[in-house]
Amino acid sequence: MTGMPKVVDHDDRRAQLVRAVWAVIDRHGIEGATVRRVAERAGVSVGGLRHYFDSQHGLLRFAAEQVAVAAQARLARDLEPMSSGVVAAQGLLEELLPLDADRRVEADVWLACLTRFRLDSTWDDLRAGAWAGERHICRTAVALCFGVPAPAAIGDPVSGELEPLAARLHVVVDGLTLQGAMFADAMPAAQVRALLRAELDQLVPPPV
Amino acid sequence: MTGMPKVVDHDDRRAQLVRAVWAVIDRHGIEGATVRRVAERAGVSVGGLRHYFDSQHGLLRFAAEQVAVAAQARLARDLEPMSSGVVAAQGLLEELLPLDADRRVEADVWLACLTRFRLDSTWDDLRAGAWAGERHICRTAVALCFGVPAPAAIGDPVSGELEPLAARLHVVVDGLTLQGAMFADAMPAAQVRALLRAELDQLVPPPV
DNA sequence: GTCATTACAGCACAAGCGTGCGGTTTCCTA
DNA sequence: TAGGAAACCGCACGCTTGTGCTGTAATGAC
Repeated sequence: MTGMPKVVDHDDRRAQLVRAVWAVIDRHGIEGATVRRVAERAGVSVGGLRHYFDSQHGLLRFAAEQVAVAAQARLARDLEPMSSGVVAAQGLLEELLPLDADRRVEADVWLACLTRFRLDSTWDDLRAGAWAGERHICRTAVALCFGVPAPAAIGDPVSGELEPLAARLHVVVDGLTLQGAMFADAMPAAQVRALLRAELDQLVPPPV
Repeated sequence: MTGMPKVVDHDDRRAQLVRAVWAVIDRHGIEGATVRRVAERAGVSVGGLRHYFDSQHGLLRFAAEQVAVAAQARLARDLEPMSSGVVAAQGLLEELLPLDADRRVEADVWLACLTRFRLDSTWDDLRAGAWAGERHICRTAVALCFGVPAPAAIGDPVSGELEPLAARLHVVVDGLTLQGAMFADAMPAAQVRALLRAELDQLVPPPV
């Protein structure tokens, strides 16, 4: 092998630069996420930024993908204890909701990219994948509530009559995301949590 | 009174130009809604457009406001027959959802403006007004379902224990709007309608 | 030490943007 | 029929944008 310069991991650096993208979108919106501003926020030059992302489109694309990666990492951590019940389902779904600063930024970035690249067909796979992944989480949450086995892979439905409940929960989660992100004054984190809890409580069969 | 030229109603012309804004946002997104493109779509010059809107910001602002105006016009028309029940509530709420081409454009424009001007404090009143108006519609829908008197003014809660149902319905409506607008493939109009209907059916007390 | 290779800097360029502004057409009033 | 205001045009300006490109510093292999 030939000579290798600078001891910098390429992927780590990209992930680090994406944090700058998130910060800029959080403060200046997606239309303010220019290559210059991102480079300035990251402490590098535009040329330095371009060394890791050959286009602004690729930069924003990767920034959006990393939102999904971050959420999946949290979800996997939550799923590890293998607990069940409404509380476990609530904990799972809360990872997707803008309940603290970090998750609010992620929701803002995701919603911004979703609207900005709404007509871009090169985002179709990411859009579809995110939707399917979110649906999978909702199915898993419903399964946790009812104590039935969770779906094995993304795309698999939950057992029997529980599938409509997952679809409905999916709508509620998206509604809470939108309202929590866009109308934080009228819909603070505590109320988002309360509404999700009410939804899950209503899901399980009444104790008669 | 002095001389008056051209027989053109100022407000009508503004509303007409806003249609061009909607069409451009529908086809090119909010970042593609440049004054030049809107002017071209409307068949006027940039100077002619600027005669009615002295800034792009004011143009987009008015375009967003007209979305609310259009929705309110439809809602007032639906509310006139003074019917009640789940079907009436469904008809009311469907006016807010992207179920056909017109309403889909309105939802896209609204969501685009919502994310674009998320950090713009001059949009606070419009944001808050739209949220309160939507909540009012949800309260009215709940009142229709239960046969109780609808709230008189925006901001008034519905009677007694029905208020949480309105908040929950509001979340569902926003979730359906987001999914219907952004994930039209996975969430076609028929399914949006079905999910709304299921939500309203579950709202009313079970017939034992 | 030498050198290939990578990391990064920063200028240059064309394109597109919002907007200011002076000119032209049009039509009602007096 | 003259006058004047409104409707509309379109050029020009300054600015920002994404991106191509060349130059420079740094590092590890040989």
